[in-house]
Amino acid sequence: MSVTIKDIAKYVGVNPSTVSRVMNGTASISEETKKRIYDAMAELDYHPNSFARSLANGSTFTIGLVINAGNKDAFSNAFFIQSVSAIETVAQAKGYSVLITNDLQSENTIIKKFILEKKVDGIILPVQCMDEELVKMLDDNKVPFVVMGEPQKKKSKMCWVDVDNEQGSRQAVEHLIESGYHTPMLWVENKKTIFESKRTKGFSDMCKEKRIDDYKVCTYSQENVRRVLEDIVSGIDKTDCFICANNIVAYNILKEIKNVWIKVPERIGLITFDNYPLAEYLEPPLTVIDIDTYRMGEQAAELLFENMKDKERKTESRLIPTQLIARESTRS
Amino acid sequence: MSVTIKDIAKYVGVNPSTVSRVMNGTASISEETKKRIYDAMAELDYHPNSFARSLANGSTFTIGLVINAGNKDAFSNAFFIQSVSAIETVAQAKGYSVLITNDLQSENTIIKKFILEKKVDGIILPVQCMDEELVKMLDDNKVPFVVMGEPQKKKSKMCWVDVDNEQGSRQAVEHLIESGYHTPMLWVENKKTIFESKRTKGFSDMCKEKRIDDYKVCTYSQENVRRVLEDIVSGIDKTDCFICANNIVAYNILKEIKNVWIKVPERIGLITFDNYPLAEYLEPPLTVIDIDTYRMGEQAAELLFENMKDKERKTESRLIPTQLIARESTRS
DNA sequence: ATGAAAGCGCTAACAC
DNA sequence: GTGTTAGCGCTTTCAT
Repeated sequence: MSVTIKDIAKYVGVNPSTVSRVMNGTASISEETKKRIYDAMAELDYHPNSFARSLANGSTFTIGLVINAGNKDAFSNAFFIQSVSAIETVAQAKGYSVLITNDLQSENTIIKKFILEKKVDGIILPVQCMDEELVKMLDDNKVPFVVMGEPQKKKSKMCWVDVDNEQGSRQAVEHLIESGYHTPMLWVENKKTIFESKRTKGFSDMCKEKRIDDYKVCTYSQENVRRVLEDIVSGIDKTDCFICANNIVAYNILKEIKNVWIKVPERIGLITFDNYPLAEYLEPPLTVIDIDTYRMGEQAAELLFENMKDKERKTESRLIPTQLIARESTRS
Repeated sequence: MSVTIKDIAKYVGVNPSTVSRVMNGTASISEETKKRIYDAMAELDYHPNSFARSLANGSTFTIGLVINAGNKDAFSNAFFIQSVSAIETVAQAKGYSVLITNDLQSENTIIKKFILEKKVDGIILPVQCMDEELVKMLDDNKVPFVVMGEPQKKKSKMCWVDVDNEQGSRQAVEHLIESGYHTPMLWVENKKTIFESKRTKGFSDMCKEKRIDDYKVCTYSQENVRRVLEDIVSGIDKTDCFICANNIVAYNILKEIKNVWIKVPERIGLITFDNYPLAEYLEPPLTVIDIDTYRMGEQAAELLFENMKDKERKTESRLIPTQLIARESTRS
């Protein structure tokens, strides 16, 4: 067995509780004995047993992190690791550990286990696994939590963080206008998702603010792209710049553009959400609206710790600002 | 406070120890009382406190997973999440939790904390953070561990898993030969890394086995690529296919190839290690040597659990087979 | 087959 | 300022 608080106590000639007090700074102890205890701890290479500590004071000093690995979307996977890293960094700074799980089983079994078996003091989880039952359970057990991704329906009080998709679109439009474009088109994949609807809103709003009256939102498909490009070539469509939902869409559109010999960025400016590893190597390198996934994790963790401290459930959301990286697919 | 083993005992009218025995199947209990205890547990919604359990039997039922988020290599980040997911899945199946950390601090402080504060029963860590001191510590504390990535110098006994880079190259060469190419060239970035040296070895070995006497290994740089392409165009160099270190290299080479109007896959076949999200959308879609990162995590976890069971340190390594995905940058 | 009791390592309420 | 003691919730000998 390893060296315990009792060994230290015996070694120094004090009571175990005194040692505990020194460790936790939970009472005033004479500098003299304090020093002797610290020395003894160093000498005997003492390290507190985390489980005993947790058991004794009812706090686990660990937070749970649920990831949804089921999400095969290349991009969300690609930089998720940064979120994880950020969360762990924040936790570490506060002396907390991070228990990670991908709740494959339906019913959120593992998440519930985390709660019921008292494994964690708080939880960060993806919006995809939220449901009424889980929220109720979290509330019943008074386990603070933060959601990654904006919930569609925010019935009960809850904290969440998400990318500021609305701002992302606004940024894109602004950049395009400043670069001399004046007739933008937004290519989306599925307007029903909450992030695409935010992007669409930001796009429309900004266009109106900038007094652009000729802007369009299109659903991406090869046929649609070809039709639009035809109209642009023939002069029917005055569109002079595209904002794409993601790098794959951007890349495919770029191919079609090249097929009809339209010049980028001269005739058509191209800007895309997300920043895949290859984006800067494409021809031309893509101007992108990047997302700071590290920041997102960081904010989620900080929000969680605030909740854990205050004990009363807050309703606070944090939007992570997007960042425009200007490259050569838009005029500069 | 939540319901404990005592509550169950009282409710049923037995001793707490009996309840414990039922939970752990650690003694023969009459079906009768067994049933009554199970019923009571369901009724009172009992869930064992994981910390108390760990404290009592000295086992944490959790494993540690160290990630090196410092590694900014886009690809290793991109699919690392799959490894994490695999590890957690295996652990979950065995009733274990996963504590994750990115040991930013030098000195492996957190890893040591995991060990000394008895937070984990075993650890999976990246080869980058291995050093003699850490290995000694792990050994001293009898904490089983598995390394992700092949260590350069394998002094002490240890378990590790890695991608079978040698086989990856052999697979590439084989595919090229079968597709009718006969003079391959391997483009590497830095021959000194262990994985590139394995790839180079696999490449050379396979070429010899296949009785190819005209094969080359080149260090990637734009000038080198241009020079080689010039020689190919002018007929001095008979090379008819390239194997690239990664997708970025492949993409850059592809650009240069297009500049000199060489046809892919007709005149030059192209195959690359790794499979970035955009690889299949490139023109032409890239034939790749893919890596099963899920499998890698899975194997690491399984190896760890074997070690934890047997208690005596084994020396076993597992190479994860690569997989060729034939697309259109090579003839079919 | 089950009860009693000690103990895992640490904390905290209560003494003095 | 420090000792005493009673737990935290569970496991595990030792009885019977």
